Amino acid sequence: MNINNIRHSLAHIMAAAVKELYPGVKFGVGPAIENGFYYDFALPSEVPLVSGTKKGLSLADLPKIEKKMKELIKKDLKFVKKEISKKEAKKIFKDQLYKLELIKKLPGKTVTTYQNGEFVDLCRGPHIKSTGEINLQTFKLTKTAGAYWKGDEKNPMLTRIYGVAFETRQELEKYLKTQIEAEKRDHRKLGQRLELFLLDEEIGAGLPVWLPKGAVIRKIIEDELYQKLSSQGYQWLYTPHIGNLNLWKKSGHWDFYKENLYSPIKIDEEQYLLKPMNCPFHVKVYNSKIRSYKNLPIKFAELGTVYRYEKSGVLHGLTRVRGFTQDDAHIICTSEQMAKEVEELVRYGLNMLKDFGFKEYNIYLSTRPEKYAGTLKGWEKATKTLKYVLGKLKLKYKIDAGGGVFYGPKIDIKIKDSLGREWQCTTIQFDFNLPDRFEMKYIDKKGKKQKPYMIHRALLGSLERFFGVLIEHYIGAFPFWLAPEQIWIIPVGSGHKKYAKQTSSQLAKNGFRCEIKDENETVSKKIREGELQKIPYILVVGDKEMAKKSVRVRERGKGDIGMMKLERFIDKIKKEIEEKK
RNA sequence: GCCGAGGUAGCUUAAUAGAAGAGCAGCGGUUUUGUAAACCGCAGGUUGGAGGUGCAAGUCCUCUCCUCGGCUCCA
Repeated sequence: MNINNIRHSLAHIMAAAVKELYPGVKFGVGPAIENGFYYDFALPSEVPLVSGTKKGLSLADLPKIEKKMKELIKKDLKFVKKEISKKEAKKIFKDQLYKLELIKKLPGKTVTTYQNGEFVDLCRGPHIKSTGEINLQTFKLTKTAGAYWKGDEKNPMLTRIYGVAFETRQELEKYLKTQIEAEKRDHRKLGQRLELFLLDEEIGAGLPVWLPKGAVIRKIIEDELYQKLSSQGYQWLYTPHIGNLNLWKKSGHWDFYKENLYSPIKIDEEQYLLKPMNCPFHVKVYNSKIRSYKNLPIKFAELGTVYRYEKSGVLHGLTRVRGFTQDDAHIICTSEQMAKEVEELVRYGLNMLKDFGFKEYNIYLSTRPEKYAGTLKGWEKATKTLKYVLGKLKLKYKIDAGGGVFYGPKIDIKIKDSLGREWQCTTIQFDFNLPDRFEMKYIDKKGKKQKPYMIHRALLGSLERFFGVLIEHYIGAFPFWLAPEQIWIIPVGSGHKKYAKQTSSQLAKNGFRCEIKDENETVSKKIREGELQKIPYILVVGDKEMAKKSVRVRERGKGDIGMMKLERFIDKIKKEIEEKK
């Protein structure tokens, strides 16, 4: 039994149930999807809904529908396939405007329908033989959503009901359990509990603030980037947060992304724009003097904070915000240098992700969209280069046909959050637009002016987004080298405070982040607190430790691992820093 | 932006339209603690905001802001 057939059949059964409950409902489409199925409906405005809303169903309406579905399944209704002429189909679906639209667009002269019970649907199939094949315990309606007809926001919005379905009851239970587990690692909850970042209504939507502990991690990430990129020939830049609107008109961003830009600010008689990206500044730096082929490739890097207007409904914790900092860089090179540079970028991007513990990701290659800047020949060459590099590195990737940005093809590396949603981190993009618009040049061997190639790239993407995914990846239990508070020292009694202080300064001298917990609380209480705060090491010091210049070590996830000399403990953790464990 | 669901103290939450209450955290004491919550006390609220209906609003209505689940979008 094919699970997709079951899921697809459940979509039909759900549609049949909805039709019985709300006569006059109009149907969109209802496919099987990962883990389940959905169906889109347009409900007649006069139907009484549990939710009391006029347009769409809400969660409160689902139990009723699920119950009706189970009744239909128990009737063991057969799925009957029929091939009919389009003319006939138009008659059957005369009240179904969306189905009529589908019939019109389908190729050929005939279409197929599936009937189970009294419900007939336009459908290519395949389906299960009969509803009786479905185990009542293996599916569940999970959520409602608004969804535009055909996914186009200009079209009317339909009500979508999602369900999950599996072959066995155990699988369904397992799935529901993992969802609950996933919620526990949600970076928004952990970010609050571990005091990593703050989102505040009064500050503004989508404008996260890094709290002290989050800021420690950010600084470590920034230092890591700074050090590594500097050693690879990158030069660092700092550029302003606003720039003359004319700059953005020239770059094309004003025309292309107006909807996502904040309104210009009037300063004296000029208009200034909050920067949505750093590129034009970097181009201006490049153009600030004459460049020779001998100096290429030139690599400019910046941790640039940018602001983009995102629609209110899309904001999401740290992963989708309105103000964020990109680990941005631009590589300006000759055509011959392209392949080598891209290869280095992909290699380095993956290494960086590995350092942060990400082993699972998906790579996408996005090709030319309909509307594009630059020449066809340039696009072909650049796309070929990207493919060549991915092939050479033996990386699996998916092609996102036409998914490139208007100014060039790109490679994206996406990592997953706790709920399996993918977030773009590394992106490597060709740009045929800015070199043109800003007339970038270099002098070649023969003393002639040439137009260079330009590559944009971000390895982590946005620091905010990366941090959000990082929190979920580690469930807040950051590896030792990243943990904002690495070590807690708990003196057993007040007589041990002095020794705790000595121990602490010894650790601090070696560069470790260490706190003495000498508040008026029990040892147990402090240990509990340390566990909840996911502190990598908790050291308890009392008479025994003092006498032997030792510490009693409690390791996160392992518990008490025994007493050891302080020097030995320091050696141990120094090694962990080196290994980025 | 659109379709739904929400917003009560720093956090987690209780309260048929009829006296806004608790636990944790915080603060003050007592206790000097040996591996996941010592004890006593104190303080903490314009129930997101504005307007409306009612004798009476956390609770009902309208608007608005923010958050959440989706859709569209994401340079």
